[in-house]
Amino acid sequence: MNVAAEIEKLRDYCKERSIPLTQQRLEVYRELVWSKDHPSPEEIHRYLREKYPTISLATVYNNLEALSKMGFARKINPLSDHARYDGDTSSHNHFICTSCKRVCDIDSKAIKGAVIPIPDGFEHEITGKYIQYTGICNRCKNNTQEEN
Amino acid sequence: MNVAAEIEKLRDYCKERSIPLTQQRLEVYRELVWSKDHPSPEEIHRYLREKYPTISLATVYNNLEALSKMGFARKINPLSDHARYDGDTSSHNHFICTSCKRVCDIDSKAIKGAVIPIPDGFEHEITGKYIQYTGICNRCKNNTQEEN
DNA sequence: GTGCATGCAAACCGTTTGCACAATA
DNA sequence: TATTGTGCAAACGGTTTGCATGCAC
Repeated sequence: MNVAAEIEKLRDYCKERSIPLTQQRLEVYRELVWSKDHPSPEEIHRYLREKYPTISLATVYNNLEALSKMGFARKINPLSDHARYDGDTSSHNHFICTSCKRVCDIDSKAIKGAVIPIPDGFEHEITGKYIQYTGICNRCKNNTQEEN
Repeated sequence: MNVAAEIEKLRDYCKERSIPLTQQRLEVYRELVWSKDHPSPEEIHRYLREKYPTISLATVYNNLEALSKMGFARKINPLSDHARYDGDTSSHNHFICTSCKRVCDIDSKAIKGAVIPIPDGFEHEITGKYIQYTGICNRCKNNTQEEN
């Protein structure tokens, strides 16, 4: 990804909507785009501290959240707050509600002709694979509608 | 899943290998198989406390880890310890090393003909989907071999 | 009896919160 | 100037650890 171009997109996005764009938010985004290794908030904070010694960890968290809401970042692991276990070790896929973190099994039979391919010539040893679906479950959707 | 049958499998597995099978481990497993909603360690602990008031949360953690190693449980979210963000919001898949938690992008082009299907008549609204591969990265594999 | 599991409590560490101050449009 | 973001520090909560005791083989 072209870092400068991505940053311009963010600038334009904020300008169009009159959303304030602070130096810190910009730098969090720059670090996120530049580093291709899917960093954690703490890692981003550690890197940024070298250039901006006063930047706060809370600011990094805030901005990652804000960037995600604007569609400029994505949280890879919606279930990052709790470990979750499954007693069914057979192959099946999961749906995760990004609001309440509910996990539902998706029976493979419901996915017509789903054959998950293994990437060609991938450098690391793959031992597991599954499709992770995310979205909003019915309960959360109804609750949101009631609020509005 | 047939709870009783699964428990017998665990019993047999331990007996064959002369692995002690404690009451607590059995109950953790029973709870895990019985509850189909992918519980967190805390939830399992909360349920078990009703029947076994002295059971410790640490024991639940230990046993979930032990059951996973024996292949009787699976941790759904290998990245449960840290949040992880991606600056690339375009559609692409991930490989996660279960040892060092490293995340690598997998270019969709490397996955021949990968079309991720949407399940038929699924009850919740799906907004995202991707394939999550797990395994051991080269670095971790080499380290493990050196240890042996 | 031996070795591993358990229970308890404290420590650990990633994340969130509250509030006074600063920066942005 | 009005509004939103920032930095700091304390609180929070899930997870891990250390150690004496207990249990399964």
